[in-house]
Formats: sequence, structure tokens, C-alpha cells
Amino acid sequence: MQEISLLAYALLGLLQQQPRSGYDLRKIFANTPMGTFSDSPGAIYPALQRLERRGLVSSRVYASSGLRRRRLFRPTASGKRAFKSWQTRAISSDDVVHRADELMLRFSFMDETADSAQAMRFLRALIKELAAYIPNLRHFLRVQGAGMPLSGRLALESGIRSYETLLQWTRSALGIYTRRRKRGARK
Amino acid sequence: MQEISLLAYALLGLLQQQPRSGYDLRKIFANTPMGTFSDSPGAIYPALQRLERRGLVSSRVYASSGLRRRRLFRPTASGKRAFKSWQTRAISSDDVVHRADELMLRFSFMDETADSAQAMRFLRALIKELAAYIPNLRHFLRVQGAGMPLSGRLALESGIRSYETLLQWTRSALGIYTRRRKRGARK
DNA sequence: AGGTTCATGTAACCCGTTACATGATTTC
DNA sequence: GAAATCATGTAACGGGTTACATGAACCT
Repeated sequence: MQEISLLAYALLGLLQQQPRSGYDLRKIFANTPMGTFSDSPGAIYPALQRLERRGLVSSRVYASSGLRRRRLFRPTASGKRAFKSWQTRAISSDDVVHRADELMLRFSFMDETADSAQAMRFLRALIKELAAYIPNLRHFLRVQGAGMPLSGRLALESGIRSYETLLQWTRSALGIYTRRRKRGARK
Repeated sequence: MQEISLLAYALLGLLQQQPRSGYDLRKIFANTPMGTFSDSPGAIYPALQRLERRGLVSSRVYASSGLRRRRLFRPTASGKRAFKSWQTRAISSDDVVHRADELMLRFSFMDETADSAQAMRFLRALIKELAAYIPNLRHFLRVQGAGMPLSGRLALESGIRSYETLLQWTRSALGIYTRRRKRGARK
């Protein structure tokens, strides 16, 4: 079983919202805040081909008269399964330290491809890992900071603040899910 | 003239603090908050070889009796020049949108390889780009947010907050440099 | 004597980058 | 009829990942 790249997961997630062409996906990466991913054809078309070869998406060409031909992709059952298993897998400390963007990508599709219980489980696990990790960074800064140049110390401080902001966001997001569940009696 | 990877710039920066071996560099990536970079030998040793081939670092093996042999690397004059020119080049909006970590790496070595005037110029330029970019994100959220699922909206909100935190940090960092300059009459 | 840490490397593989290529449709 | 946009691809290249390999020095 081959690894699936972050870009490929982003594609899989977007295709679950609706069938799209490679060009549609490129436009999303070019014109929205999902633009952390590359919108270059040399990244997207081969990635879609790989997903199709692995049976995670299927495609069909639509060439209705007078319209440009488009190849529309949609996830297969196995593709949906692979996505959800990636999305809902346990959060490790390594994820927090080295793959924060992957975590955010996993969360951003949570409502569409999982449910609010899973979103809340995700947020709680993230809070736990962040709350464990941030003190390590603070400790490092306290102990090593004196021997570091000002710009280095400030750069580290910036990294720490960004994790602290993420933790605050996670808590407030969890609060929103909790309140919504109580209020709406939504399953 | 070939491109230089982010990892290679990180190596160049660390080597300007003091000559180090590949193993020293691996330990730094393994044990400090610089650990966003890979500490794998398959990344570091080839990167050092490339830097040497391009004349940006030089190396010498030290094998004093009873000690393990170590190959120490140090930047050449041309390596220092290349680093500084990368570090001090103009900040584009694209840097802010797609390469925030590269910006932080550039800043983190500022005191060691440039001067406080350049650090301040860097921070001012960063403030300008961030102040221009954040409203775009807020605008997108306001206009598109209603049509987005909760988790997607929240993920976007998280990204925006992280940029806002960065802007606050940048302003406070600039304040520190400004005060230090006034107080100390430091050149 | 055996296991751990120090220390440096190599090789296959994957995938993103950059650049190029092609043609149809819409717009002015 | 020319330019811009739509739409899909391909190919060379580079570098990071993973895994493997080797050997010396240190510790017990």
C-alpha cells in the first residue's frame, strides 16, 4: 500500500464535495485560501492519474457539443474509505511538531466526510497534544534564550505564539461544536 | 545558477555561527525547535555535498588520534554572500502567502549575518505585506463563509488568526529593535 | 564481549517544480 | 482575426524520504 501525498488528500477531499475536473481543482488552488497547494498542471494531473491508478478516484470525459471537453473525477468507495481513515486517525505529537498543516487539512473537511462527534474527538486530541508541546518550547526558550541572538530568540517566540494561537483556536472551535450540539439536539 | 533549497540555507546559516559537521547539524534538527527540517542523513549529507560542489561551503576532515573522524564544514566567502543576498532580498506578497517559514528562517539569522538596520527593514516590509494580505482573507471568509461547512470555516479562521498573530509579533519585534537602538546608541 | 552512540555515507523511489506543448472556445 | 481563457497533458530535473550499510569509539 503506497503512501498518499498531502496534495492527493486535498484533491480527494475536494472531489467529495462534488465531481470536478483537473482545471476546476487548479482554480481552487489558484483563487482561494486553499492556495497553499500548487495549482500547476504538472502537480495536479499526475496526482489525479495516480489516484485513478490506485482505484481511489474514477474519471469520465464529458464532451457535450459546443462545450470544451472536461474529464470529471469522483472518489470511489475505496477512495472515500482511505480519506476517512486518514482523516480520523490518531493525532501524534509528531503531527503537531512536523505536520500542523496536514492536521488543519484533515479538520477542514471534517463536517463533510465525518460527523461532529469525530470533529470533537479530533479537537480534544489536538488540545491535548498542543498543551503538552507548548511548555517544551517555552522551556527551551527560557533555558537557551539567553545564549541566542535577538533575532533567533524572536523567531522562536514567533513560533511559540503561533502554537499558542492554534491552541486558543482549538478550544474555541471545540466550544462551538459543544454549544451547537447542546442547543440543536443535533445528532 | 542553480536554486538553493531551504534546507541548504538553514545549513548555511548554522555554519556561519561556527564550523560544524553533518552530525552536529543533524543533532540540531533533531533536538531543537529548528526541527522543522529533516535530520535524516539522506537529506543532510547530500545537501552539504551540493553546497561544496557549488563552492558555497568548504570542508576538511579532522581525525586527531583517539577521536572519531569528523568532516567540518564552513561557509566560503561566496557562500556568505549568497546567504546574505537571499536573506535581505525584497519581501513579496507571494512570500507571505506561500513561504512564511522561509521568511522566518531568513529573519532568525538576521543578527548574526546582517545588522539591526536590515532586521528593521525586513520587519517593516513584512508588516506591510501582512497588513495588505490579511484583509483579503477576512473578505473571503465574510463573502464565502456562509456557504462553507463549519469545519471549513473554522479552518480558514485558524489560518487568518495565525497571520494576525504573526503581524502582532512583527510589530512587537520592530518595537524591540527600535527601543534598543534609541536606548543603547548601538550602531 | 556486546550494545550503544558517534559519524558518514549511498541508492531507490516518489513527487513537486518548471517549462513546454497542443488545441478548442470565447471575447473584442 | 487576434488575444485571452479553457482544458489537458508531458518531460526533465532536483531534492527529500526511507532504508540500508559501514566502521570506529565508548560504556558496562
